[in-house]
Amino acid sequence: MAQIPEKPSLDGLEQRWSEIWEEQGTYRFDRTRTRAEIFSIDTPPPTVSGSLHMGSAFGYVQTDAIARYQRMRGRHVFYPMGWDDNGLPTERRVQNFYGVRCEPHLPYDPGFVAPDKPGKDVVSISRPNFLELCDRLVAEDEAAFEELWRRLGLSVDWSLTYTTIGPGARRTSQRAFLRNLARGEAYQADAPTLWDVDYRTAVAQAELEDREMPGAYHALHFHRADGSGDVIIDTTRPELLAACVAVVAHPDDDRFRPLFGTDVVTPLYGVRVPVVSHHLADPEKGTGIAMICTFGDTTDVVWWRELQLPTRAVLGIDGRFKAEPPDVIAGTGAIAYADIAGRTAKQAQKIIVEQLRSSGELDGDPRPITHPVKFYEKGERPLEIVTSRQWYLRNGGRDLELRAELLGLGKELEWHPENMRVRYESWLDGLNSDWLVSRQRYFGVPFPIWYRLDGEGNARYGELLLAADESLPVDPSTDCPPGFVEAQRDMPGGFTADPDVMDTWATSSLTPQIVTGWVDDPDLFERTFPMDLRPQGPEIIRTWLFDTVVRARLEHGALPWTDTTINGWVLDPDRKKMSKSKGNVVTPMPLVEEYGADALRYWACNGRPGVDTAVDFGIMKVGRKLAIKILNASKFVLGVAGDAADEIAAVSTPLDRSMLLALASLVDDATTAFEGFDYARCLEHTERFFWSFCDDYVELVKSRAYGDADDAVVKSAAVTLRVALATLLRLFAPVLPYVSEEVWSWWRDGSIHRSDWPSGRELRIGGADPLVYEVAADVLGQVRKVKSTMQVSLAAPVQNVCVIDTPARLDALAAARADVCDAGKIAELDTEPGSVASVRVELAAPSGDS
RNA sequence: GGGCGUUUAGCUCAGUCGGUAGAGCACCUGCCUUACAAGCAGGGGGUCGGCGGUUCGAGCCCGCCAGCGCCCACCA
Repeated sequence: MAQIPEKPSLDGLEQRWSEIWEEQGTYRFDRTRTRAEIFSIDTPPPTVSGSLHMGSAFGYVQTDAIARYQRMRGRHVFYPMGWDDNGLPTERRVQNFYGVRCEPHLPYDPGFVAPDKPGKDVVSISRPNFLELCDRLVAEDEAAFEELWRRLGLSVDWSLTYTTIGPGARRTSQRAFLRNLARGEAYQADAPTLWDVDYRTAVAQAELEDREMPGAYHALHFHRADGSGDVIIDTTRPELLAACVAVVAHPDDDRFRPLFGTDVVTPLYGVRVPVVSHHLADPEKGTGIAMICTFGDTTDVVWWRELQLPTRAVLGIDGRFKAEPPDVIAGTGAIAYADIAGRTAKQAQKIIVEQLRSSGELDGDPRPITHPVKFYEKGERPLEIVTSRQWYLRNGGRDLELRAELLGLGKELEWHPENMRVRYESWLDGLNSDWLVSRQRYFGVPFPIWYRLDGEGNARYGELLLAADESLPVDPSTDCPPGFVEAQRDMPGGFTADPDVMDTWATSSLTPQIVTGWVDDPDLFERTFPMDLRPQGPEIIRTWLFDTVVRARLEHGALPWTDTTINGWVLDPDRKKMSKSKGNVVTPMPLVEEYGADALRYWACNGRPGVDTAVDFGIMKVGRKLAIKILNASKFVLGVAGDAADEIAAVSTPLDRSMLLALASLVDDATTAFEGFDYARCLEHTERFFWSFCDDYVELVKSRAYGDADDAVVKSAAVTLRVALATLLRLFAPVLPYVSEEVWSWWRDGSIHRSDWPSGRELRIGGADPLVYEVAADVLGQVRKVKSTMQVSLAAPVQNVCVIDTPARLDALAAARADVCDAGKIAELDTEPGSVASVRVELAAPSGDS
């Protein structure tokens, strides 16, 4: 047994216990266990290139409390930690941190030294050099995250870390992709895709967000081909006029019905385009007739596809107008187009408006409006739609049968809180395309694919050259396809690498397979998959959660886990959403320094499951006070209760038994709460009980406990105090791992975090009466109230107390009579049966001297 | 436009069978009491967002409305 400190303190606990936990492998996973004995958690790999913020601490602490509970319940917790370093956020961070840009055509420079800080000019570097910088920076970021996680006491097995760009993740991603391809679940298509003109990459539906943007309706004069007049068409994007391939109205719209099947002529360019009908055309919008461009928005794509219209693309992948207009534009039209060639959409719009004004084909002035515009969630300019060759993965976006199955899996999954399921369902409901998984970026998992080149050096996209399974992971830009040699790269008759990398979610959606060893550890896989729990944030249900279900359905035909907990969002102290641009981001480490890890955890676990929670220093302060109280109360209990053995049979007095009965109810309630992943309820109820335990029970038995240890009633108090302390500490342990471990170490061997979760049954002793503790505490409270009102010390003696109450309560009081009198310094205690409960307190006369 | 959630004390929030409104913080008044003054005891403070309904009885169940937050959506 360790020494109980004279003056217990929280200082240094975190340092000391993290080291001991690490040394002793307290949270080490035992992989010899069977699936039924294991609780496996698919922890979110945090985006390491982002800053550490309170959100990074909030959800992870809640999950850790659940992990700790499961561990104490006897489950062998499989709790790995990953780092999401793959993808655009890292690329951006590297670009900004070093002031570099990746230029894939440049050769590798082995002597390249990265600048310490960005120079005046952006330095262009090769893809391999760029990737080296990515690797270097994420290593630093990962170290910072690990430090915070360890400090916060996350009970992960640090020997089981992974990164989403690491070899295991690359191998898993590539293998899964090749298997998707073999089963026809992955395919490539040359089709219009949403495109970010700054990052020059395709983006998926899941990465879109609408932003309310100013715009304007421009009323354009289209001319009837038969010369019978003009048709006015409203558009917010007049600059795309050159890409117009038709105009469209609703089939039932009588205003335009006569025009269907005829042609109109576009302003400025004089191009004849047909008037077509489609049910998506909204008679209420604009003038009721719209121009269809390839492509102004996603509705254009639908019209283009369903009405089989020609393609007249005008925007390049850089978001600028192409040098040459579509073929149908010639003569004066081509001259007009020359003014916008090479311009951005914004610049071109101004020019077009001037041109339309001069030609008299603009009806009135543009009318400003605000309207939702699609953006890449990390992007700065509106998305354009560009036709390009991309890889897709089937996700139910265009396959009703698969969609129904995914819906079924969503219903099968246990959601906590339950109502989060609707987000999954409404996302699935709104899916309108398969998952675009290729990105024209660099720091990601490459597709393990090459293409045959024909005699003229053109890629034959139908002739895929696939990497062999055992060769994974491969980088097709440096590795050769089976049967080829490097000299044949990009040579006629040879091969060329697929240049793209996978969407970061294409890797993240495989975290269950990555951590459980699907590719190269079948033994581990069998013991841990399907997993038990996916904890995550609400904002990535449509990406991470949904995609993971899709991949598991495609690969295993089953859910990847049985349960998911969706944590709430962290708001800043003023209850605003935290964001870097608002400058209101709070970082956790200084708060850990100030209040302690347990206090920060207390704050996080005070937030109800799934409920948005504001950063609240007051709550952290309360958590710190609680931790200190636990130290002090434990010091007292262990000091006064000596070395009493924990024989519950020695608990003999009615008050002790009554308190243990109440404690048993608490344990049952806490257990039920945790079984439902409700750490907050367990904490709240345990905390409430603990304070009353300190204020009432401890005060009631204090003087008895100081007595002769051989006396049966003294021993009863000692044993009860110890049993209750041991129970309460274990209920606190999932939330307050440091202080509970510290106190545990004063009198117990082994880690509290490896001890058994308490059971209510053991605390129920036959014949215990719940009223005894209740009435004793009530009477003591009444006595205190009088002393407080009279402004005398609580130590002041009381001459007489008369309690009037029901016979049952008076009986209960009688059973605790001695303790109540001792605690209240009461000389005489009288009782009187009565229907109206009251307590009369008569203080002893002052002794005269002070 | 559709949906989910939320609204309870000055603040942050509990309130799980429908049965006399709770906690912490803050504020006020006391108290050095042999674990803890980083403590303890006590006190004031609420038309439970609004309206209507069901019920002997509604913070809780039902309907409508409003504010706030979020999710989804093919708005030229």
